[in-house]
Amino acid sequence: MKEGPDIAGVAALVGDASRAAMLSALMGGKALSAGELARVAGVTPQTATGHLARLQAAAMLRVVCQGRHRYYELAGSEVAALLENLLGLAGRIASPPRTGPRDIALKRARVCYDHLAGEIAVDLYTRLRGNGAIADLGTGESLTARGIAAFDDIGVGLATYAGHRPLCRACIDWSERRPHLAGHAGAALLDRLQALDLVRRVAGSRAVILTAKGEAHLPKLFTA
Amino acid sequence: MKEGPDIAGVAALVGDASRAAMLSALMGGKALSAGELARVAGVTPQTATGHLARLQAAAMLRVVCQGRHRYYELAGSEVAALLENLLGLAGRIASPPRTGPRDIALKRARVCYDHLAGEIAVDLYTRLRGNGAIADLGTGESLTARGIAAFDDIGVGLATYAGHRPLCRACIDWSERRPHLAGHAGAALLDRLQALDLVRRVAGSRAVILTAKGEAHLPKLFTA
DNA sequence: CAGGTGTTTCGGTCGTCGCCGAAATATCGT
DNA sequence: ACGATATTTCGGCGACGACCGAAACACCTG
Repeated sequence: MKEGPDIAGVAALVGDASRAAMLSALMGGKALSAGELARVAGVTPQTATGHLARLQAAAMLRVVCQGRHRYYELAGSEVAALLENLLGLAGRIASPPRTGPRDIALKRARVCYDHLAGEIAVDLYTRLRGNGAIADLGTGESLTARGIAAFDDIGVGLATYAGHRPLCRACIDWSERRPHLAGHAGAALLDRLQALDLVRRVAGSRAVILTAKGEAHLPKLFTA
Repeated sequence: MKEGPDIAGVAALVGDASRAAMLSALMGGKALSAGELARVAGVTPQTATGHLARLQAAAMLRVVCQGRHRYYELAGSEVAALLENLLGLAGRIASPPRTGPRDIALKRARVCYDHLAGEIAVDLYTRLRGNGAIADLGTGESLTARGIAAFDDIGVGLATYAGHRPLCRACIDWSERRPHLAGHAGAALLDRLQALDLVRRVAGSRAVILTAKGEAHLPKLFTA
């Protein structure tokens, strides 16, 4: 049996209800402690420990120790993308009849690990491309000088960013099947939109709601 | 327990070694019979039947009956994208030391369900964007008139296409982490490149090799 | 209408893995 | 240093599911 990468192993990790619940909870982008994750999954702490150890061994989770707490978070946006992908596929078969009001809110706007996803995010991305704020410069997509200026206008300072993470990356949105803005710029934008109180996160959920101010201003953002 | 889509269920389906082997085999895009899939997975036909039935019930496979044979194929490119996604994630943890020559060929060019993926495909896509053959027309990416003309130049007739499948869709490439051309145009292009003998599929594998003619002409394709 | 091949159904066995109880370890507050 | 809380390790139980043998079913060929 010629073995490629162990795709079954990775899938099996996500294929357990408890672990899937934990991973889903972490899709919000916040780091959660082992105990919290245990409650989310509905298992005892010792069971959760086992699951978390395995997920960490597979490099799907990162752990940040802080005193007697251990905070776990997704290891990166590739993991988040995998989960989004699964959600899209699972939703297609399971939910057509059971699209509750909750799901509608998620479809409109939600957090994808550390950036915005959903209709709102896809719209923003489309406008950024139409603007020339994002373009292909031979080496794939990236923010143009014009784009950086546009972000600066709303108080997102990217000019001084020196991290090694890609500034701009397209992430396929699995409810919309179209790309939205990920990467550092995507994360910084979400932070700023929250600081401006244009969007507000729903506690304990991936959902994001637009404030009245957001409803008024977001559709006009990046139309200059 | 508030239930979203059954992400664990879908993941668990892929999380079995036998089923994963079958799905991987189907990534080549060709439909395979139940017996062939059983041999690929190294199980008896009756075991394979069970797996295939479950995958079909979850809408991950489609079946085409032809006489006493039943040919199974992936239900769509979303499924292929999920598998690519898993490959990328599994490879990141498992293979850094064991990148054999086989994997290098796959990284360069391979089949992703029905279209081309890998470095070659990402290059092509980048050139198409640079050209204005693909652009955002407000409603997401699509082929421009110019793009359709460019395809026509090499003998891919898209003008008369009337199917309901999106003509052009970006699919994230998980060895390159950048998009490549999927959708009907991607599939038609792969067909044409094979007909022109610029690329050739490797039997029983997802790998695609460039012929001498391909090495000479492919880098110049769509540079007009 | 036989004979043969590909595929499926049924029944039963066995291994794997998720789960918890009990107890050990680590860290904080006082 | 002591008790409290958070987390982990160990051991054993129980269930789900993957697997195969036997046999039935579907379809092509002659």
